[in-house]
Amino acid sequence: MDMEARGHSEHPEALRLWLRLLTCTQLVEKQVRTQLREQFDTTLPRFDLMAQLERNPEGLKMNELSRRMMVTGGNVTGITDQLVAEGVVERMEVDGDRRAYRVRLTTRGRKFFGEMARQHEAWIVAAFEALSPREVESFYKLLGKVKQTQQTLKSTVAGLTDKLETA
Amino acid sequence: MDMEARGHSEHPEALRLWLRLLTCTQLVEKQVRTQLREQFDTTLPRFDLMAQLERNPEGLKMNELSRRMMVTGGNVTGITDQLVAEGVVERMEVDGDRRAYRVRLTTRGRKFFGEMARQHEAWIVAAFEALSPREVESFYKLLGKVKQTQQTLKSTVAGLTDKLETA
DNA sequence: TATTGTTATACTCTATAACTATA
DNA sequence: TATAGTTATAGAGTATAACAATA
Repeated sequence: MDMEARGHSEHPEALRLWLRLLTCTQLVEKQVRTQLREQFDTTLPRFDLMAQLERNPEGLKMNELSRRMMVTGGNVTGITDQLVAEGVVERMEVDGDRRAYRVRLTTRGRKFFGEMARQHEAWIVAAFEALSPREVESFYKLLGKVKQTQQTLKSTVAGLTDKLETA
Repeated sequence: MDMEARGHSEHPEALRLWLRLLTCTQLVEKQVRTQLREQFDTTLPRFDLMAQLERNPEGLKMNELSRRMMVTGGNVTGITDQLVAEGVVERMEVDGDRRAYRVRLTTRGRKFFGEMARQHEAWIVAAFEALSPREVESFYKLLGKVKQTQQTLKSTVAGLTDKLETA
């Protein structure tokens, strides 16, 4: 049960950290997926999509959902189709652009998501119960630095790609 | 590009932390997967399996791999089959138990894994370059507490299950 | 021509359960 | 009976690319 064995012989601290990070995230995520399936008969991507919509009551366009969920457009179509079939989200027409939709939660969807979110929050609070408020805060800040590095890296790569494609 | 929007209205600190943790892990993991595919035409689970074997030169049995990789046995069979086809691992007979195999890296597999591990390490070091050695250490320790919570939780659930099944 | 979204396809990974062979 | 491993199946998740409609 120990993925941390993935490090190889040289074992610098960053690698050790990453392997533990991955193990922890997988343990929590696996638990969340299982509970979502058992208690609400749903999946993490569906939960994610609904969460995005809850934060944007006016709805989001497909390409906005795609960007925020970090998956390609075709997948968003599939997940949205499932949620529409369940009656928890709906596609609304966009004034002035007949190609686009705004996807938003239905009344029923908002209610259903609320129940899930309450449970979800409890699972997460339990997962981090060993940390003091101060530790949670410093953990959060450390992650902020990592996140920024990744985003810088990403835009650099994108910039290079643009440059190459434009050249 | 911000999965952290997944939190809902109440937003306690633990939830905020979890969403950022998930975002960071996904960003790094996605990058690792892409690089493994582009540069080595392989996948993360295959890399993981080889990493387990590198740490155990004498080889590991299928059920040991299953436990360490946190996936079920059938999957290990499939991943192992692929690696055998690529000639990087081999199944060895176990003395005294004709049901079991020891899976281990071939010479070619050790060499191939070495190249991947070197690159992999560089990607990871880059991902955490914004953190000082002290920060890396404290990050690692914080994760240790989370990991322990998850493992305790897991064994508690297992214990309950045993109890129910035995009763 | 470019953009929005959908469809079609294929592949990897996953869990579950039935199965074979051996202990 | 229990254990080691395989096979079969189904489903989730993903990326890619071709496509239709609209801008």
